[in-house]
Amino acid sequence: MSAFDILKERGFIEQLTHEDEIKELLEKEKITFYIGFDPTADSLHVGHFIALMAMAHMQREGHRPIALIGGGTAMIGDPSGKTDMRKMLTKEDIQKNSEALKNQMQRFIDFSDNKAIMVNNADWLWNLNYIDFLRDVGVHFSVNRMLTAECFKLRMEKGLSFLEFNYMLMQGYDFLELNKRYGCVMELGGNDQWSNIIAGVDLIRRKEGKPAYGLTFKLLTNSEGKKMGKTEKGALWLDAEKTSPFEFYQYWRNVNDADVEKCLALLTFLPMDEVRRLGSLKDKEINEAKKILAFEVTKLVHGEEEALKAEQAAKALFESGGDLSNAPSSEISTELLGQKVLDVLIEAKVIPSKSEGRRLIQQGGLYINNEKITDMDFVIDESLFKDGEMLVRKGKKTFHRIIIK
RNA sequence: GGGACGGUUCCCGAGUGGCCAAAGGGGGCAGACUGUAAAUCUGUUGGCGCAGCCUUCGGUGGUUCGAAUCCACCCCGUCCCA
Repeated sequence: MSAFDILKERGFIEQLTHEDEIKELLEKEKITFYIGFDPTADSLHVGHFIALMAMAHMQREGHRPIALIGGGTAMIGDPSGKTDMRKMLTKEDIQKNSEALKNQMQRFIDFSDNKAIMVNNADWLWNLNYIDFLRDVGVHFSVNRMLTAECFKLRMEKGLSFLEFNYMLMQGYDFLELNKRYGCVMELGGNDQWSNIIAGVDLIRRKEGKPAYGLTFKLLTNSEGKKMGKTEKGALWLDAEKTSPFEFYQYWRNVNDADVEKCLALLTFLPMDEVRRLGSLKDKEINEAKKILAFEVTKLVHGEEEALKAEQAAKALFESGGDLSNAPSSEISTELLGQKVLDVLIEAKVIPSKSEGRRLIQQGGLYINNEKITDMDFVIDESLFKDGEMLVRKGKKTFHRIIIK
């Protein structure tokens, strides 16, 4: 099976610039391709993970990935599909973020022996000469056509600054540069990158008279078409500090029945026969598939050890047995003993405010050591702690161990 | 630069002197039902010492017993003109 067939079968592909040619190319040749990641935050999130999986599949089939860190493009900010301009990042932040992304990426892609390349477009974008750039690259872009691009649609009403308008040229130029430096012939990206990818493909074809190709992935959406990978706290990060392995595991453990198969195909390396079998399980049975999904994805992102711990914690909390010690926890000082629940829970960051805590208790959603708390003035004393530990449950699914320091 | 319109609580959006912590919807949270799912129904959704008080309606000052609502200046956005 070629990389093309694999990506297709697993449901990665959304759009292709030249379907037949790309199919043939990936079957017959080992190519160099690239995916860009802008360092707009200090961690990658699930959206990037799809791209990394695609990259890994391609690499397994012998193609050479270039992971492009957008230290230069992050200075501009991609307006594609966004309703508002993002706040501008400082050079320092961008550099810090670039380092973070670089480290994370090495966990997923094998960069040894030149099997993959990592570059930063800051290398060529930061010192670009404006006039030269306009004459070399700018001529090839039609403003009329750009204005009709899908990626700017949302901005034609809300406003688009000239700064952001240039993003497309920068990304197109990246592709050209990678084509010249490394013989990169294909750019992959999320479907929101379609316009930007075409910009590069066209630029190479026009300026170099060489073939270049583009392919976009489906955005990870659930069966209702909403973006996945969002939690109450924001994105689902790949950094264990920002989203704990347990939280990460639980996210996948709780996906909709209808999305299980799609997630298994996209986010794990399980063979498709197995994916289809698991995805077709019905009713309660599908919980087994969700456990496998959660375990496999967590394993890829955080390693087997963390995945096992998360699995154990989930088992301890929702079933029985299993090791509780890996469930989320926080420490409080002994001075808080004798204080009321709300004060203690605030300190442990289980609730953000007392009003919210009161509401929780009024609505019967707070449990301590599996006993429902109904009294606002309930006092937390030492007798509640077994081995220095107390289990707080908020609603059905949020567990929190509170440990005395 | 000139003119028109706008900036409201997590988001969208109503509110044009007191009855406004501010309608409605979305989202979130909790409860019931379940399978740690979905759908549905119910409650709730600024903070605190919670029948009371405090802070909020772009910013700063002002008018008034009282302002999200009126006035002045400023900042930001969209549109039309240059």
